[in-house]
Amino acid sequence: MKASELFFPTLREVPSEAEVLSHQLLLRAGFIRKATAGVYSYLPLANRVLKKIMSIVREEMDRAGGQEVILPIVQPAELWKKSGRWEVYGDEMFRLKDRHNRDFALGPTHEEIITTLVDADVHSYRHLPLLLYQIQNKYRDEIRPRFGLMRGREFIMKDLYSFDIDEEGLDISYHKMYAAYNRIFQGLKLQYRVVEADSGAIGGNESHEFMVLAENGEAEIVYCENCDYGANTEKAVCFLEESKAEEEQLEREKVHTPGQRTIQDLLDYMSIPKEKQIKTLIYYADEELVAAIVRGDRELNEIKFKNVLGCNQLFMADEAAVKQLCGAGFGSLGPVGMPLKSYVDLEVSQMKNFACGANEDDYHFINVNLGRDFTPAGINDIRNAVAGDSCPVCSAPLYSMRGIEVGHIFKLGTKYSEAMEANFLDQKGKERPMVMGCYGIGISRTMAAAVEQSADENGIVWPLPITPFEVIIVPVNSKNEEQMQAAWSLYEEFKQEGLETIIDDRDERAGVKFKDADLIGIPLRITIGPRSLQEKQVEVKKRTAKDPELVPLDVVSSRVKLMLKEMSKQ
RNA sequence: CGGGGCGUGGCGCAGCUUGGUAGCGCGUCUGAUUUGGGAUCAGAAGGCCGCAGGUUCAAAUCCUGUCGCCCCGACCA
Repeated sequence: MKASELFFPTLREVPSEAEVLSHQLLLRAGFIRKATAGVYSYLPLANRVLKKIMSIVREEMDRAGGQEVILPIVQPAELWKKSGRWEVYGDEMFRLKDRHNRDFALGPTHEEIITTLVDADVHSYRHLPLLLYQIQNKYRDEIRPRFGLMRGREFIMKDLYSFDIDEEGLDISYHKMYAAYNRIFQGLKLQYRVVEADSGAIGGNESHEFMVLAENGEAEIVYCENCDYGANTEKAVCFLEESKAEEEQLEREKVHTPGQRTIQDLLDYMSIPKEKQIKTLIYYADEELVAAIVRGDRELNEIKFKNVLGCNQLFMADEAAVKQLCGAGFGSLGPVGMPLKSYVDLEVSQMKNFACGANEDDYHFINVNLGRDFTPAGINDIRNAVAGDSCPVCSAPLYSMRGIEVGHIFKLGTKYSEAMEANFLDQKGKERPMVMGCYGIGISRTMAAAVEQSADENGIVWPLPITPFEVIIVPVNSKNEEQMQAAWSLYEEFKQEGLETIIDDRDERAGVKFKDADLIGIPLRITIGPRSLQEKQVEVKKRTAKDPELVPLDVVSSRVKLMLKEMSKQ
């Protein structure tokens, strides 16, 4: 490809709209342009990267027995009403009407469509298992699209759906996908971790997320270095260790704490450490007000709490309502004498002589003890895990890190097959619902994640498997015939050898070409300049290397091929 | 949805307080001189100042409304 003909509008300055590294670089290097919030055009370089990601994904999906299809983006409301998700999905679904005023949605996901499709034409155990997948745009009207491709409203996704005759079959399909996903992310040369994901909503089913490690990741994960355990922070099980030294229960006291509202205030005012405080959070669980109690320095995990309560809606109560019911505003709340059902975090059940609000403005209790001073409605794991917690598998201390969720695999069971009546006849002629799984990879997000993980101050550093081009040839002076001749003949040679090559034939100064080559992240750069050329040599430089190496003209292509081969092994 | 910020040539910004009809840097085009890490000089093109209404002799600037974009998201009890 000639750089003079390639559409890659690079920018010198960071567009003001981009805050995050991958967003900035993809814009600056001319990979993407925004159409509207969360919706992007992919320019030629991005297209090449996406195609490579897709082809790696395809290869593994096919190898695992998947068959590619293309499902409709425009989906009739009836299907969604049948599954019950027309209402449940809420504002996140793009909805539209046709000329007859019939309701449609732009597909945010494809369980309804594919289950209906399979139901219509698969009726026998003989035709199962069946693994169907597609790669295409998904539409989700996110509350807050952000970070460029990281969370878009239109994005490219690979989604595969498995249909099996029973749970054992699903296990097999699931593990095939699990293995395929590992091969994919290894093949993409990304640093990632597999973590356990929430299984609460559907109940007892397995689910894993594939997280690319990156500072700008939206999710926090905890993981164990001693064993394989890893989990999304909000999903990680908090493991309760045996309580240590028994502490004697002290007399409860009420203390005047004027103006002290926060945990930190109390610490400053009365030197009560956070580990000796609890906080009381009041929530609406559907209609009912309930209290959640966690250690002062912990975060309540709303997902866990919701699962414990088994309610549909959970949101924080407003201060006015709380004051009316409990007699005190935020900051002076506590479980002692609380007129609401209170749910205590596991960890709190081991605390002794702690401090909490007295349900009277500007008063706190100290030396409060569970059981003696109040009785909770439940004791459960309802806080977020943090680094330093014990691994629930092997008890080693957990570490934490941020990650970008690029893949998610899920055992669905019969949720959709029952709703959509996707049944089959088993060996005994009995009708049973198919057992399903779904498996997604964010293709466009993966591209952003790769940039997030692999870039320096000069620009993107593409991992070899997904680089838009492998080599860029830079003649230092495009007006110099000798250089250009050498450049063109190398270019032709590389093309013959099947190397993906850009030749920077633009009439620009060397500096501009170097800057652009670095910015767009091509792994190898060949520089053809007057000095080395005199000795029939060119410079070959890795994007990541500081200095080039000199290579004689007649062996450049073999040297380049060797270098690429070595790089692909790293 | 709530909070904050921003909309001025392709990009980054100034001007707005104190109204007088738009400016800087980069980019683009032409020519010349240059050519190893974002050249120099000379010339040029390009802007309904997001949109709509209002105030005024006069609005980028003041007022009202509206649309769009970006960031943050109870972390405190």
